[in-house]
Amino acid sequence: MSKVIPDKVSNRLTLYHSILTEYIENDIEHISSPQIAQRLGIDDSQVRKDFKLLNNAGKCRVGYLTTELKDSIEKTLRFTTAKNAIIVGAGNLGLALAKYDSFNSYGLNIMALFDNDPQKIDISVNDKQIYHISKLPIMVNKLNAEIAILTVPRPYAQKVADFLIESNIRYIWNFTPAVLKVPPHIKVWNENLIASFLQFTCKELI
Amino acid sequence: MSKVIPDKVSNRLTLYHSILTEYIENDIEHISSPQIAQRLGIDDSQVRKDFKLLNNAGKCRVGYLTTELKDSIEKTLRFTTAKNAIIVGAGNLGLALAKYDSFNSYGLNIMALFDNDPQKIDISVNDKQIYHISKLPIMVNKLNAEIAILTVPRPYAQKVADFLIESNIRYIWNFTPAVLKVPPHIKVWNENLIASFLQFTCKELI
DNA sequence: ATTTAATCGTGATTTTTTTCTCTTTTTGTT
DNA sequence: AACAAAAAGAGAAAAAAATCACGATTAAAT
Repeated sequence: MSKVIPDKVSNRLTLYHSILTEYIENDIEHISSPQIAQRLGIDDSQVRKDFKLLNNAGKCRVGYLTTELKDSIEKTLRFTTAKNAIIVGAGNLGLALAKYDSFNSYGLNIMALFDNDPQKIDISVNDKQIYHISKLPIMVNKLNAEIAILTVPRPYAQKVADFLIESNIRYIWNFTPAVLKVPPHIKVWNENLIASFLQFTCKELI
Repeated sequence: MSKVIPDKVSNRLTLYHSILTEYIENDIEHISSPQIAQRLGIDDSQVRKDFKLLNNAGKCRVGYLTTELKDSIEKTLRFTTAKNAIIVGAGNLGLALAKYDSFNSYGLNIMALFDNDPQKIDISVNDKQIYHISKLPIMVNKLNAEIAILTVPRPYAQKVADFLIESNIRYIWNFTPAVLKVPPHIKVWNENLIASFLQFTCKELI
């Protein structure tokens, strides 16, 4: 049996995961769907439906086992599968992401950074070296990196993306505001901070 | 006539906005719904439906006026309404966000940062001062800040959030992985980088 | 002037997602 | 042992979102 997990579901799964982590830290063994639902402001049957998707059975009157559920989410979302990534653009955001160690716990290994500024080359950030962008094709292959985290200024975004695709990168996590043109076999995820911000503050009327 | 804009729509609107910016930079006066749709891999009628929501009419055989459409999106998403924000947690991410000037173009003004580390106090980052967290209630009032960008380490997240709410912050843009407990009149937006990452790389099967 | 093709606008349809409702199970209480 | 309460599970219903389909319009081509 195999099913695709919709975006909405995997988004909720990570929120459940965070709540579970908190419960486990406090040595609470069980959690119920209404508890989670109330915390997130959603319907409790929604929570149960999501857990059903994980094939994770709960117990009536008791709820779900926190540790079991957490493992289940981690397995489903592949926390344990290592995924190698590079950061392209060693500016403020790129460097901040390079220093963000929590990524490791979710299977994301940042291997190196790339930039075109000669002043930044060969510096190490959080044990990750910054290389000149021209080294990209060799290094992607050497580091076995599938994912590129794109944090260059907007005007360079498309050109760098093209170069990444040439260099055999398969996933682009796009932190630039540019909407990239890519062939169908390349997956792009737009991390649009501006969009998030506007969505959240402009829940108003037209 | 007034309508709430669904999240999905405002998310697409920002993507349209980015494409429009690119067209305008290249002095292209018109854009058609199939052009946009193809770029984003969505249906063209979807694009037209979204523009309908903006009350922005297109012209058959020609498309939409790029500048008009861009203005329309900016008006709808309130790019021009100034919104004052503070960053709480002057770590890597907090500092990177403080240095990210593009926020201004979308009406987000970052006024100051807060941290509990005495070593960081009174330093300026991108013309924004870092204050001790104890100054928060006074400064929120003084700066007329409604929005808090939360970038503290996870274990402090809930306590700081409680303090923010006491200090009359109304919106919390939560960059921590914690799922915050807040009263109903406080709006939280979880910027879950991990969730994004997992959604995008784990589009696979259970 | 007529034809052709591109595109808008929109109602209908389909698909997806969420919520509702009801039954069953289980645990604690009387 | 019977009962009450809490929660899971599952199917039905409702709501939301996306897609389809097609007529109307218009610019360019013949």
